[in-house]
Order: sequence, then structure tokens, then C-alpha cells
Amino acid sequence: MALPDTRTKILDAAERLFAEHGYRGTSVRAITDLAGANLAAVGYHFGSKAELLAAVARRVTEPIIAAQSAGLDELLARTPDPSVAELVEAFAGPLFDGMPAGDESGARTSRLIVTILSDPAEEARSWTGPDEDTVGERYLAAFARALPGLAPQELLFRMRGILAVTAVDRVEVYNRPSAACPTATEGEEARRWAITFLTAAMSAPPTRAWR
Amino acid sequence: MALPDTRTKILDAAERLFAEHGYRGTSVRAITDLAGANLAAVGYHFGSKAELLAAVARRVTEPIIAAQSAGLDELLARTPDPSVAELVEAFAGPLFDGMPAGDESGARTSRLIVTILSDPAEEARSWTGPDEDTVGERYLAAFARALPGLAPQELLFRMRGILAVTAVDRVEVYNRPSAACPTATEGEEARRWAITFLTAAMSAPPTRAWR
DNA sequence: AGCTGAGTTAAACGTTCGTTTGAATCGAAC
DNA sequence: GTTCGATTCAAACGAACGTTTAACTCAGCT
Repeated sequence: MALPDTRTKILDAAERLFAEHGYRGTSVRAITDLAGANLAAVGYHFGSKAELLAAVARRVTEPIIAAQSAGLDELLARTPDPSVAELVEAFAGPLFDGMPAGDESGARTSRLIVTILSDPAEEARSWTGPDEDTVGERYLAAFARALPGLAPQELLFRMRGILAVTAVDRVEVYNRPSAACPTATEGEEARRWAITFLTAAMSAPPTRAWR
Repeated sequence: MALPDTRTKILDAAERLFAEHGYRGTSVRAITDLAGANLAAVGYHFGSKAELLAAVARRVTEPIIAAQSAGLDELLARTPDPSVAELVEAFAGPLFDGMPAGDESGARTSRLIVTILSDPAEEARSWTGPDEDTVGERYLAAFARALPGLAPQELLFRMRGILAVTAVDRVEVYNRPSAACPTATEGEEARRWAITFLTAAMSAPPTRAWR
């Protein structure tokens, strides 16, 4: 087996530590120690700690938004008007993938996303791949067709709710004190619970106008 | 008007800065500078930065859980078996209160709660008032009666979903680039959207057992 | 006037941080 | 064998951090 080079060793260590302790709670020294690399390797390979975070974030989010995009493509190839349940599954499902079995990397990447998205450090919000916006807008349009009569702002609110439920659940799974490693069935159960929870929520009739 | 003493001036400044930049992103010097107090005042009045965070968290969360508890009391005094919609309103409503009008303090406290709850720093999770557990368990029991046939674990998942939706929505409202101050109608709209979204989600039929 | 104790102050403590430096090391090309 | 670019290394840089110290202020009391 080819041993990984320093660059990916640093990426792996940073992914783990950023997920556990956040951006500000992780020192470059802790990353290079865990990676078995020299302190200056971060500066050499990535330029700065903030650019290292951007590289970690891109590596983690790329397969997820790719799966979301592919899922929507499949759906639209089968029918021009997918149901709310199908859209929820295609959108929220990839956020749960990579999780199951003893492998803890799935839970870690989920937690990493949440940690990055909720990190108050401005460095944690500046990486912005261009693709996740377009896939979000495509789903927005599909949901708008599946939910006629729903005001655009309320639809936006509900789509944020999807991200909220999936993200916070993953954090909770990761944080639970006992049984640190969720079993495969637990991960699959959470996925199914989230789908039913969110499908019902998205399918709710529009809120009547105020007053 | 009585000018506030140093202790509350520090509490106010810390609440604002913790909400904006998180625990690790806020220095004691920044707090005392904003409060117009001396650097050593934090150590004198609170002991340490971590204990200051605990004091801020308690001051913010106490009225919210008090309102949640009072709302449940009112509900149970009226009927022994409240509906899911009533329970959602009583539980999630106080998380939206204090928000409206040009006053930005409501949005700030909401963001503070989210920032603290999601902060990876261990100091941010150690304050734990004893009351919020009991009120959570009381709502759990009430929801269990209103939703017979729902497995306890799935019910727990759904209650976490309530917190997730309300919390993340508030962050998004606070973070929006344009129109930094949400108007009263926007705050009230978000509250009503959340109630319908969450009522539908909580009322979903139980997920069928896996396989 | 003199003492007391809570509160404030400037200054410094030791530590950790992200980053930079310049030399050492290595395999491949010539 | 020598040169070269890429990589790794130990060491140090200055800045910022949380905390502590000891002197100082000042109202309230005897």
C-alpha cells in the first residue's frame, strides 16, 4: 500500500481536529503532530491555516453536493414533477451517507460541516465553492413546482429547516456520551426518521397570511 | 437614570461579543474594552472567562425556559391532553420572543444560544442550569401522550429537530447581509412559519420499522 | 483622624498562537 | 558526480492570549 503523502496526511488530521474542536480550537501544531509532519508543512503546502480549512471544506463537501446533484438528475429524468418525498430524500439523503457501520469518518464529516457552517470565525465562511449554490437553487425550483401556493420566502425557510434538522441531528449523534460509535442501524434509522420528519414538514400547507 | 455597574456592563458586552464571534473568538480584552472596564474586572467579578460565559448563558436562557415552563402549565391547566400544535407553539414560541421591532437584542440572544450550543469549546457546554432538563422532560412526556405509537427514540429525534429549526433560522436571520435589522413582521412571520413547519413534522406518522 | 474592605487600576506574568526563516535532505535529470 | 527543484526540518519571530499581582481609590464606619 502506498503510504499517503504529507499533504493528505495533514488534510486528514485537520479534518478530524476541525470537526472535534472547531477552527479556533485547533492549533496548527496539533494538526501537524497528529499528521506526523513538521509544523512548517502547513505553510508550505497550503499557505496558511485559513487556506487549509478551505481545502478541508472543499474535499468534504464536494462529494455531497455531487450526490445531491446526481440524485436530482435521476429524479428529473424519471418524471418532470417529482414528489416532495422524493425531493427530500434526494436532497437530505447524501447528508447522511458515508455514515454507517463502525466507520466513524461519516459522523466526523457531518460534524465537520456543521462546525464549519456554524463557526463564528470569518475564515470558516469564506471558502464558498461555486457549485453548492447552483444545486441549492435547482432544488429550490423543483420544490417550488412540487409545492404550488407556497410563498418563496416560506419555501426558503423550509429548505433551511432541512439543513438544520440533518445537521443538528448529526452533531447530537456524534456527541452522545455513551456508545461513541453509532451502529449501522442507528445511522440508517436516523436517516429514515429525518426523511419522514422533513417530508411531513415540507408538505405542510402554506401558513396563512398574518392578520 | 442609574448607570449600570461594572458587573452588568461586562455581562452586556460579553453577551454581544460571544454572540458575534463565539467563545474562543472573543478575548477578555475585547469584552472589557467594549464595557469600558478594566481588564482585571473579569477575573474579579467572575473568576475566569469560562465562568463569565456561564453567567451570560444563565442570564439569557433563564427567561426562555421559564416561559416554556409557564406555557406548559397554562396548557395543562386547560386540558390534560394538549394537541401537538399547542405543544409546539408553547415549546418553540419562547425561542422566538424578544425578537421583534428594531430591537436587535432578540436576534442577538437567539444567536448567542446557538453559538454557545454549537461551540466546540468544552467551556461552552459546562454551565448546565438544572431547570432546562426538567422542562424538556415535561414536554417530552406531553408529546409522548399526544403522539401515541411513536417510539421514544424517534420522539427524541423530533424534539431535537424543533431546536434545530428554530436555532438555525435565527442564525440565518441574523447573518443576512442586507437589512441587518429584521422588521417586526419578519420576526413574526418566521415564528408562524416555524410553527406550521414543526407542527406538521411532529404530527407525521411513525416511521415504519426498518426492513 | 484612622481603619476597613470592596472595587479599580496599570503592569507584568508565562504560555500559546500562526507564521517565517534558512539550512538540511532527497530523488531525479544531466 | 554534480546540479536542481521540491520537500522537510529545527528554531525562532512577534503578537495575542488568560490570568495574576500589588498598589491605589474611596465611601462608610468607629
